[in-house]
Amino acid sequence: MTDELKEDGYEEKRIVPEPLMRWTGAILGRASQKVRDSFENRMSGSCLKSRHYGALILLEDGAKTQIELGRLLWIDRTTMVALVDELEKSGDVKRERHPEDRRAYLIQLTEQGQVTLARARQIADEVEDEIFSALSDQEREQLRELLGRLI
Amino acid sequence: MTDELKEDGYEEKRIVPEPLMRWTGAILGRASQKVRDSFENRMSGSCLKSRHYGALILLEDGAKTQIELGRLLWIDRTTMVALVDELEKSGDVKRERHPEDRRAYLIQLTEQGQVTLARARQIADEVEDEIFSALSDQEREQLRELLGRLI
DNA sequence: TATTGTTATACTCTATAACTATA
DNA sequence: TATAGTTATAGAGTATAACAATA
Repeated sequence: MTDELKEDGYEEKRIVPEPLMRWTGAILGRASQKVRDSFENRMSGSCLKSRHYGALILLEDGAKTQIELGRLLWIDRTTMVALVDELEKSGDVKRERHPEDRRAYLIQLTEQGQVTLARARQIADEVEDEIFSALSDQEREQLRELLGRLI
Repeated sequence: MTDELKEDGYEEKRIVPEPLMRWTGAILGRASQKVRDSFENRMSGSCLKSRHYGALILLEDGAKTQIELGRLLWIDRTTMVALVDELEKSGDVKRERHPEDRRAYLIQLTEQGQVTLARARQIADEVEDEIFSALSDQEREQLRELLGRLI
């Protein structure tokens, strides 16, 4: 039940029943789930999940150790290993030794990774515009502001 | 890395780095994750996870089959089995044969389930007030309205 | 033929514990 | 002693396939 399209193509309506609408956390969770599902559905062609995409965005800012990356992505260091493995395998990222700390790696975006990121960002922007088309630009900005204060 | 409190009690700051703030889906996902974590953290005393709580809320409205319940909770029917098993084991719910469809069960809230629900709702309301204390009542209502349009 | 509930199974995501090599 | 990265492992959560009983 990960998305609206079932195997035979009929559209499964995902509603939030009225008794749950009084529970703000439930609305938030369901909106988040729907947005994430739509996003990953449309990004599936590029083999990137949202976590990979997030990592690429952060690395564009400059090379980072796995621990730093994990802290920014809310991902445990043991989980980061596989994530970086995958990005390295696809050639979007490379591990380099940290010049000042021989325990650590610096994860760097490769040239190919920059291309992947640019392409992914284009798709992601399209998807976001689609998902948030129910809101005006002003409302979307308002939503971001309100959510930002919850974190 | 499920919550802000680490084993030794120091508080892990969960921030959203600026490059990710431009990605609305990321903000939404992180807000949702934080709210869910806080909620389940505080509800852990009552042994209810958010899905159980959601089920009890829906059953207050009247008995439902597992399929109906699953459709309202966005939970697959194979996953519903264990969820109902747990609620039945704790005595909050009972399976009764559907009078008009001998394939189906009707899941009913027991008297004890009503007590559990009332107690859980009290805690949940407190938790929500705490979580959303960064927003005024009006802003919180606005957030619900905006999120509702995304679903 | 289709649907409800069920089981077995597998896959993803994530965290804990323990290790190594450094600091 | 503490930290970065790693592995093994185990626990959630969820989905697919197949089945029995019933519609």
